[in-house]
Amino acid sequence: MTKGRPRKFDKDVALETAMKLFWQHGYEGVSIAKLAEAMGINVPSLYSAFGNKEKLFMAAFDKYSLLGGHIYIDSLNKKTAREVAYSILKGEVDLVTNPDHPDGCMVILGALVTSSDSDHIKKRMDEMRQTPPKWMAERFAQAIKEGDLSPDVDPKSLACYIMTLNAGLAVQAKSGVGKKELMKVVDIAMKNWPFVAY
Amino acid sequence: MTKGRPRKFDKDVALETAMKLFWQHGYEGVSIAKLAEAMGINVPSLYSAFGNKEKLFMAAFDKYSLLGGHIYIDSLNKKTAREVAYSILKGEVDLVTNPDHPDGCMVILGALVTSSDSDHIKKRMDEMRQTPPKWMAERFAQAIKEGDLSPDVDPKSLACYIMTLNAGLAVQAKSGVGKKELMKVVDIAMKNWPFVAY
DNA sequence: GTATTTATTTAGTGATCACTATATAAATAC
DNA sequence: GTATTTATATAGTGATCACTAAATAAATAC
Repeated sequence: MTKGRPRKFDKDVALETAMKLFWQHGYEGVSIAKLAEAMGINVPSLYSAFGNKEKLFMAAFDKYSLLGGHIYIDSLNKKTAREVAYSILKGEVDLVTNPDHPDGCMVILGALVTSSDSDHIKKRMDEMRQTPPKWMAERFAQAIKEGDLSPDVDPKSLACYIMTLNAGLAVQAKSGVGKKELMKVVDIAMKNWPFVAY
Repeated sequence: MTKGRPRKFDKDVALETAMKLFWQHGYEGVSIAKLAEAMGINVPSLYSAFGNKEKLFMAAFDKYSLLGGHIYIDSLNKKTAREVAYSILKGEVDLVTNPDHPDGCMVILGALVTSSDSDHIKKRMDEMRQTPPKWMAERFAQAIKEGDLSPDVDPKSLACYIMTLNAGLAVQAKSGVGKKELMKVVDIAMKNWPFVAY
């Protein structure tokens, strides 16, 4: 064991609790006092372990990214652009309606609408959200080369379209729309995937 | 003039200011003090004129509804389901990227992610958001009867799909995505409107 | 053993939260 | 004129915000 008094709580379990609270209520919607209480620790222990609220949020964000990132890791190497799109949309529905977690998506909704005080964090999250569409655009450009996506399609715009659906699915789930209905939405989006090269 | 000292400020102009602040920062993201300052009045005058924060928000919501509702009023009587869908999506893009107002949609994002204290308002907004898809579902059911929409399509699911795109467009605009890109997203969604009865 | 290090607990900081008590100012009713 | 009514401005309420100072407890280093 290292020098000094050992920590009485499991830092990773506490972070999981914080992540879920930020996920449900957003950055500004949950206070340090409530976070500490839910984590089962005193406020100074929270600051000792995680620095401050912003750093705790970013640590929770990193933990969340492992969940959200898997959607893209699992999907981008599918054989066709169509399968990639379907896998991402289905993965998003599974994530935002999973009853083991709060509804919705922490990256999309965790700091989207904030007071001026948190403008800095909102902008950081805005930037984070730009990575998945970049990955998708690259994958769709490759699909055009490989012939399973029409060269008439702008890969960036198609990626933006999928991201727009993802964001919408997160909002709908947060509003109380269930998994069944959202899968029907995905089915409609995929019904006539209109971008195959005939 | 009515009895009593007359109000020194224009209530409707003040409400417009409040609406824009709630639009930008959400219900919990702007304080009474900041609202009053922006409205150019003292805090007790705000309470005298509007009751409390929740009532002010709902009054601002009513004002916003005139803007957001026009999208559907203007669109639902288009000739075909395809035109209805395109008009709604284009109207949403115009609204959420209009530089005269804050980005995004107040009904969708104004109280979507909140602290537990505002759960009551979140749920009221969740309910408000159910009206447009009901209108759309009725219109799409009519389109099936009229033969410009395939009877294989579930009108409710199609309406949910359009609402999901609308919500996504609001999130994207709030994230900083511009009108040009979002219109491309709408173009992709409409490119092969897949539901005509052949 | 003593010194050092780190986490704990208790109790607080000033700032801001939504909201209001009180007194005064400005209009009409008569 | 006086009485009534409503809006105003000043100043403040207790509660909560993110955050911390200070003392103590529990580990290792030697």
